[in-house]
Amino acid sequence: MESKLQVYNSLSGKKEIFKAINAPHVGMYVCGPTVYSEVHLGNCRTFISFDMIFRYLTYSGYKVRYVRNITDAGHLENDADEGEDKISKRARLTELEPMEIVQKYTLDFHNVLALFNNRPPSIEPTATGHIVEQISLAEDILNKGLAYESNGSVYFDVDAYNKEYDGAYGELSGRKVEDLLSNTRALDGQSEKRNPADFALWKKASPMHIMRWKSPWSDGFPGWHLECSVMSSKYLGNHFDIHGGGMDLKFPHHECEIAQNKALDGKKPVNYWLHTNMLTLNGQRMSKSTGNTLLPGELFTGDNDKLSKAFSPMVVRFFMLQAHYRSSLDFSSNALEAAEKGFNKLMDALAVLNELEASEDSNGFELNTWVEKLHASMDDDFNTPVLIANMFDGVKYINSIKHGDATISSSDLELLKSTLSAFIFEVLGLKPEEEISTSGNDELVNDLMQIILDSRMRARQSKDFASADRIRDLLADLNITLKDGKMGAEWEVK
RNA sequence: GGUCUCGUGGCCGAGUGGCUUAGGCAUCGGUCUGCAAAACCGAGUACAGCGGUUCGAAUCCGCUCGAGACCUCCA
Repeated sequence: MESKLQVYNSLSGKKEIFKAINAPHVGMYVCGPTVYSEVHLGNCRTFISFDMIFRYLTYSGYKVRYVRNITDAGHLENDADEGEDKISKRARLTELEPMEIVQKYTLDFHNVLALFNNRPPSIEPTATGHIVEQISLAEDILNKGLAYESNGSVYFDVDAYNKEYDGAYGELSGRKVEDLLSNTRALDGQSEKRNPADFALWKKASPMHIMRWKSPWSDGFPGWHLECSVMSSKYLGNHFDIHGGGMDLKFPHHECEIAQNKALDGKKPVNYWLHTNMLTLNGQRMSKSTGNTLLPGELFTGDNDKLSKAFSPMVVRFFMLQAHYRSSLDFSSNALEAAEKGFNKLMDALAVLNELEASEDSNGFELNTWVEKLHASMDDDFNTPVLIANMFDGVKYINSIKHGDATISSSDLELLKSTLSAFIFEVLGLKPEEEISTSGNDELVNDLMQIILDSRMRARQSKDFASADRIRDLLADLNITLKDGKMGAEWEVK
């Protein structure tokens, strides 16, 4: 399969031509959320970015198997209750079953992503559903001599791994084990490790720990990084195309994942590592401890003190796509408001496009060049901001045709329609805002509006502008905006 | 402290050696309109600072200042 697509590979630090291992099939794994609290907007940005990537690969003709996990167990929490994982801690506090927490926030996660018009992944495996496989991988690494058991826990032996594979640990993050040693703080179980850089494959559970499973070593739970190694290889094979996640997961999570997969046969598990950048709020990193955070629900209702008003999911999605996925992006009211106007302009143009009449031939625009530019911008490491900039050239053309300053042939009109809607709906995953409901009586409202507009038109024709303006003002009070055109007035609810 | 990234016009945000004054929003002027709105046309303001490489740098190198990420769960 011929591909012009270039992607930035974190492993090499360069843009590389994308070549699928088994084209047209593509395997893509993305680290999903830990479902112990509501997803915040930063999480959403990552998943929207990968949704866009998933969509463009699909649009480009690839058959993508997109695997994104749900972490519902196993992540240690670093505070007073050391050794207890996040899920069970939250469960204890609220006196719920761990799986009740998991269920609640998994549903929340799915609901929010659906509002953002994300497509669901092909497979969404859970960590707790793959305990057997995780134990099995830990055994394999033990048998290979690259892990050791200590007091019921199993640790990955970074030194042994580095000797076996020529210092491979750190290949993704650029870290050196020597640098890590002096900076590692005292964690629970540190004394059980031979080396501070070693990380747990299996952890013995304390008596208080609710979530626990039997293993050859102890009643316990899987280590921090094991689930992704297991689930990616189970569903995509030992060698697959794309692995993604937020930048903050690069180290140690993804570094450890590589080590775990590579431990068995020394072969690199993933060809292209893609990392998305962080979202900040008013210039500051989102953080629950400082209160500088925003939940999707607060955004959609405007019920927060960070933003001046509510913003719809599609405006937020458009806003995020106006920045490149590898750039950090700052969230603010001003920026959102600007994006909202731009989004509406784009959607208005799409509506105009559907009403356009074709001419004998086209002039005033290089349509084929424009179509190529749209593809080229996405082929350049999914450069959605440039794509959107190019789309606005098409918007100008559309409006010019409407005003009679340019023309378009019927075949070009079809090409323009199909191309623009494909990029807006399929690739960017945008959709028009929900029409404001008029009590399910749209036809009646339309007819009534026609009567109102007709009487206003008569007033204007008889130069009774006072009456015409009065009608316009009264409608404006109802949030109805009029646009006078050659073919009569149009109206819309704002 | 260590590793790394970034600093673009009023705001957001592309662009990585020699026309991109990308694009969106905002501002100003014009066209259209009875007046508006919308749309279209035109305009302006920029590359953190200093020094270096080069015929030529926003783009490469060095330093300074500033911001951020990771080093510990984190999208």
